[in-house]
Amino acid sequence: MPAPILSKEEVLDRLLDTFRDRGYEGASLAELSAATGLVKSSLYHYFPGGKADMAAQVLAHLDRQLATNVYEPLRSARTPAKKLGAMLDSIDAFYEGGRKACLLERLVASVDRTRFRRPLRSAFTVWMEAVEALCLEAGLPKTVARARAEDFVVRVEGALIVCAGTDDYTVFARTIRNLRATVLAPPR
Amino acid sequence: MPAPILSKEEVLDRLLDTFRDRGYEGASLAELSAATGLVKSSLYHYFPGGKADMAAQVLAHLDRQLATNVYEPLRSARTPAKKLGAMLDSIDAFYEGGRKACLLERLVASVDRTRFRRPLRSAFTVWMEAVEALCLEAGLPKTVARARAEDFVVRVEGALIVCAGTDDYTVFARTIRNLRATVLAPPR
DNA sequence: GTCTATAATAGGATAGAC
DNA sequence: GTCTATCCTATTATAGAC
Repeated sequence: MPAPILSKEEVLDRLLDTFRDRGYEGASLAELSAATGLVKSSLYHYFPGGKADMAAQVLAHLDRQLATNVYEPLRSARTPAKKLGAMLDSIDAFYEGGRKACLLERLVASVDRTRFRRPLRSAFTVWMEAVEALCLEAGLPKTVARARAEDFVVRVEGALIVCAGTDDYTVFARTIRNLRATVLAPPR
Repeated sequence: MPAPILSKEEVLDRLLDTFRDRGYEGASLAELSAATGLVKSSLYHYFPGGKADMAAQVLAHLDRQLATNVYEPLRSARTPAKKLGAMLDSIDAFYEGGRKACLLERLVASVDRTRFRRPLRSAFTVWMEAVEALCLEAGLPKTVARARAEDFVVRVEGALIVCAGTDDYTVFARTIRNLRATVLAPPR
């Protein structure tokens, strides 16, 4: 009985990468197998529900990663401005300056999207709430904070699409720079 | 020799719908066949290159549609503000208030994206240039006009993702309303 | 230009040995 | 927990009649 080659977390990391690169329908079991170094039936050991199960667990994995690598560190940052800066740095790194796609977007676009409905909705909501909290902490009124948070996520997702569509990754950099300068600015 | 049931344009309309709904990999030949009422081999008559050929021709079809239904009418509108309003109305209608996906996004996300690289880049560029022209006509400086045009497309694409991800289509309405109010506003 | 029929293959999934 | 081998179905694609 061979010991596991990769930890479950490492497997999830590789699957996350593959789903981001290829999309849900685009990622075949053959590719997912190659990415993890696990043969198909080994994947079914970890993920009895097959590909949909993989995507669901990858989504949960991403949730945990975001909680520990993005949302948690925000607490230790001192000012709202520093927190915003930290979040934008995380985002820029995670999406590699616009070169990597968003898993949420990939699953939203999948034919099985209804299967991931709840966790997707939750992931978007958590993200927007984190930005909203930042805005509130910076003293913005509730309605402004909500609107800014929504616009924040809209712009990050949109920038990823436009980058990939135009092969121009400066779009992402400009979007991040823009957000850095405007999200916490006083309402006009 | 039966006459064509649907005109080529009608066939392209149905295929466009299917690709928007299901995505590129998600749209199977069986679905594309059902959507058009044409059996698979009839589709190959119109599109010898198979699915990739269909998507490429659908993209060209969309280009023509946008030119005649969106970009051309802009010329007849009187003021930049009216032109902006007309474009946003077209966009709102075309995406059905955020309920319908963007073909460009779907193809950008496809595994065969490199195949559609040029036309996709061109479609995004034409769109941004139209908005930029509007901004220039409204008297905005060149750099501001470019930035606003880019942000315009980023926000429309992003709003579509967030709508689908949260099942909350008010995001799209707010985004459109926001654009209506801010795109041509004087720089701060 | 549309159809029926069929091929060829890739995809997802499972059984069972070690 | 990983593997080899296999299954089944969906998918893309083609041949050829009308």
